[in-house]
Amino acid sequence: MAPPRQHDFLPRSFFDRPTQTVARELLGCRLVRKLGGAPLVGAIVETEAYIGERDLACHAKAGRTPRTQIMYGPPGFAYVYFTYGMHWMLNLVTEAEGFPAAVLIRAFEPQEGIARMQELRGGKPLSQLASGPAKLTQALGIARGENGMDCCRSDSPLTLTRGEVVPPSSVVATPRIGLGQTPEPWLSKPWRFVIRGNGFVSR
DNA sequence: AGCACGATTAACT
DNA sequence: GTTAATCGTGCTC
Repeated sequence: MAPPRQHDFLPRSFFDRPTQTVARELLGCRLVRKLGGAPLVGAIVETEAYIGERDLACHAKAGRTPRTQIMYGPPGFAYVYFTYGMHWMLNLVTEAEGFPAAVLIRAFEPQEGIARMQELRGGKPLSQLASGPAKLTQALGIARGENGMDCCRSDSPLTLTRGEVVPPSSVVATPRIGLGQTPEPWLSKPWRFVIRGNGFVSR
């Protein structure tokens, strides 16, 4: 197998699959953010799957609303939402058009553009630049304006490329974080995926 | 029109 | 371990 290359973009078909599969396979892939100047790049190390209206942890539990409509659209688009009065979260829409689901990108390992990300994060140390979903959007300059962006176009300001393949034995699945009063069985579904032993995951 | 709460973080004790 | 910060969203009246 040839080593992965910088411009090996993830196609829309990558996202047009079961959300757990996409969440697991996004581990190790690179997020490439163009924000003027050199691209900001990192390898994804932590994700979570949110799957349809019946998943009571998923925003789509409220049905089709102005906020959730992007999740009902075609896969490969960015769903960026605001929470806790101050934080932005980055998700990638999955599965076929009409089925609302997405993968939350919770953490990545910074690889390129580290100085710029550090500026955006107020001088935090490398291990804390993107070790959480809101830290990651801050490090990449992602907010309201990036909602609805098509990440499958090579000229997009936000794209994904293949990285080092993470074998199943290196993937740990756990319950999702921060679900509060979400009822079972959704509270305990093991739909959070992390790279085993990686030092850049959230808290 | 008003309200409770949230897929979090940083700064506390 | 605890808690303030801070406001868009969806639900109720």
